[in-house]
Amino acid sequence: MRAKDWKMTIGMLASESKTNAQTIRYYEQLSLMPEPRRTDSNYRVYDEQAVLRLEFIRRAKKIGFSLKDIKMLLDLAGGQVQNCKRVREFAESRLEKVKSQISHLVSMERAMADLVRQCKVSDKIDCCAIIDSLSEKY
Amino acid sequence: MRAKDWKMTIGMLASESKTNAQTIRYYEQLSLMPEPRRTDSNYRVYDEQAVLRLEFIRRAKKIGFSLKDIKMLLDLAGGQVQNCKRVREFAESRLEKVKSQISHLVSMERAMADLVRQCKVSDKIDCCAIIDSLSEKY
DNA sequence: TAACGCTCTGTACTATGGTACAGGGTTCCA
DNA sequence: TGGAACCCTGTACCATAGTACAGAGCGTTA
Repeated sequence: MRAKDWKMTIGMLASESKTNAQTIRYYEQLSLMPEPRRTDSNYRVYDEQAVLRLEFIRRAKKIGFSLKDIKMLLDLAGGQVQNCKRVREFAESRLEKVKSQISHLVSMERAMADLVRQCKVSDKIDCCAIIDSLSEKY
Repeated sequence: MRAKDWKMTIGMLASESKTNAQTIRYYEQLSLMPEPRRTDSNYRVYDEQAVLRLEFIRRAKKIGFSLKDIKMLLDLAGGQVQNCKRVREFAESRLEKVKSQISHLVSMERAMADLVRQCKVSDKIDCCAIIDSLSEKY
């Protein structure tokens, strides 16, 4: 597998990195992946760096960064000086965003759980506490 | 305001319910709102029921139901017999979905917080613990 | 040399919840 | 009667993260 590291077509990179070839082209379009060299016949040519880059993307995605976030991180990482402070501030701001998403979902969870609880208390047959509750003015 | 309940144009309904007129047409397209009567000149005509329906939708949306969910609820609510059991089961399944979204976000939160913490521990100037961490194989 | 599989570009499509705009018709008020 | 303000339909657009497909060219192998 790793024997052909020097030259890889997009299909080889795809199977190497377990990423769809279409997706790799899509990442290139978003400037997440750099524009690769081309053969005379215009085929993309990749090396080991491309695999590492895709692994970076995969890990960052798993942690919850958006593709736009990841582009930002890669740009910060690729600069002359790795500006640690800015990377950290950026990560902190994303962390805040995730936290606020959680608290929003938690309040939705409570409201839904209330609804279901009401329904269990008044276990009517021909009229529904959930529907009633959503129909009421408050 | 409430004097003109009998006949409302879409614009009146929009201001009455604080919903964009375009959005009301969009809801009609999704069958969230029933097709209203029309004037001779093809204008939509609404009554008080439409306001109540939009309020139902607004409340359900706030609680975290998707438009598709809300259509389901309205269909269940509008049936001959209000099938309380099915409504409750449906609400319970949505609740489970919200809970799993929360746990997913919480694990992302942890991973991000770890990243930020690492960065604070090793407060290097010329290389970044976050970038390193995302670049590492694990 | 022919067939098969890979690659290229560009475009359209998926879901979600709308918003915006074009190009027409209608209603109201002075 | 004229213009402003409203309404109609249909279409395109926003973000997100891709996937799918058409129609072409390229590369390998029998």
